[in-house]
Amino acid sequence: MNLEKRLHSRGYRYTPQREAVFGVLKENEGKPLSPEEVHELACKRFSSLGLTTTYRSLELFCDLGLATRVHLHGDSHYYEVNTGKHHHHMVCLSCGAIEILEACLIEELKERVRDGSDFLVTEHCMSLFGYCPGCLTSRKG
Amino acid sequence: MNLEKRLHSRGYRYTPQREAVFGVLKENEGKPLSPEEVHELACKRFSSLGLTTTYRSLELFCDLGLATRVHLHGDSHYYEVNTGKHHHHMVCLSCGAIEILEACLIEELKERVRDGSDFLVTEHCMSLFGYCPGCLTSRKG
DNA sequence: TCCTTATCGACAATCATTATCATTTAATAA
DNA sequence: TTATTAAATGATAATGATTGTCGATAAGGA
Repeated sequence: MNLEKRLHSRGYRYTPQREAVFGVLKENEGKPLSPEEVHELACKRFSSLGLTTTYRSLELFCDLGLATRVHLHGDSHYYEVNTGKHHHHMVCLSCGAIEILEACLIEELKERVRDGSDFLVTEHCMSLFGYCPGCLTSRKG
Repeated sequence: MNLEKRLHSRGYRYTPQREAVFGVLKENEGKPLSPEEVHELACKRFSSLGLTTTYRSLELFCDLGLATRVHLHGDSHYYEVNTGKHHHHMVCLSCGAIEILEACLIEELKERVRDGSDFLVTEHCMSLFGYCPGCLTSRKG
């Protein structure tokens, strides 16, 4: 999980911009960030970082398997460092908080698909929406 | 499921534009369409239909419960007539074909969430991606 | 039929993202 | 260490989907 080696092994250059972007992802493991958010945070590590470079770095990291794209309802993309542990997300419709959901029933679903169709499933995305404990509590009060 | 009554009951007007947009959705039950696609098809029913009106009608139908928003990987929104029958989608990464997936494990997932978190799940979206039977066959040949 | 106002359509504005391109710089070889 | 070269960067323009604006139109009740 060394950025420099991972980049070089695929013929890419190791730059402070990429280091900054990747550092932000690592520091926010489990928290999906938009390119805008990543850019803002990464600028603290490399102040002249351009937004374009942020977009490009995030896509590159996904191609290298270092990050994953997270698909939520919103119109923006989200990214997360790839820990190798598959998970989904629960998004609070009230405050926007995002909780990680370790449970995944994709294998069970694949079985059902196999029974009912010849479709070959290679990827999936799933998000749950509702209300986080904090918002539920403050509603009552 | 009568558009005119449904609109009037909520204080909205029944217009040929809305009739055209809704007609397209009904005619394509089970097939998620982008606003662009809906517009193109609906223009055959009402030639001067504006794209803006198409967008507005689709959102209105969702609010009225006549249509549902479908969330796929893509950057565009998709809409489908609401038949009341909950389902998900399988999208072919090769040709873009969309198959309906009747199976849904949301109840099982909710149970697991209840065990591990106090999050209240009210909505969810899920899409599977892979290769449809047609594309799998042509790959072999 | 007439009025009121919701709705419409054309167009401008916005927002996220991508393409362009001149400049900078990482990495390699001398 | 320095020179070289192509990859990478960042400013800016372009794009594409969606939303806002506003004068014109027409649905539906009086």
